[in-house]
Amino acid sequence: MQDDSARDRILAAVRAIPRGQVAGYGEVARRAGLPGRARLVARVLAANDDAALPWHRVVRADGRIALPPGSAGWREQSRRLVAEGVQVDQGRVRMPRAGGPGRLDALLWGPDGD
DNA sequence: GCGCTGACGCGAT
DNA sequence: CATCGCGCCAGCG
Repeated sequence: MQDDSARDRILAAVRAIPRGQVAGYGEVARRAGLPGRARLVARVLAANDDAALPWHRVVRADGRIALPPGSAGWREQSRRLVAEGVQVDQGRVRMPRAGGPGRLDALLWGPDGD
């Protein structure tokens, strides 16, 4: 039951990320109704073939790109994020808001007030 | 059926 | 702030 359904929910959660914003794997999983399945999200993104899927908006909880630094996917993701206006430095996304104290539940950042 | 690996997360050092 | 280690889930040899 959590085969195609879960995958579809994850994809939907990823597509729900507004342009210019990024979300963590764990956050996406939680939004998909699959708390703790962050790795499943990664697996789904790795297997997804939808070019329209904004997979590049999904990063690690610390704001770092999950893909191996230097790899094609890594460069592609960072390039896409920058193209959308997201500040990326050395493969890590700048956190303009969630950097504050006790703001770990957000895990959703944006270039402006969202 | 077992153990390793990985596009993860979080607390501890 | 950078690393390390442990826990969790799913795919593969």
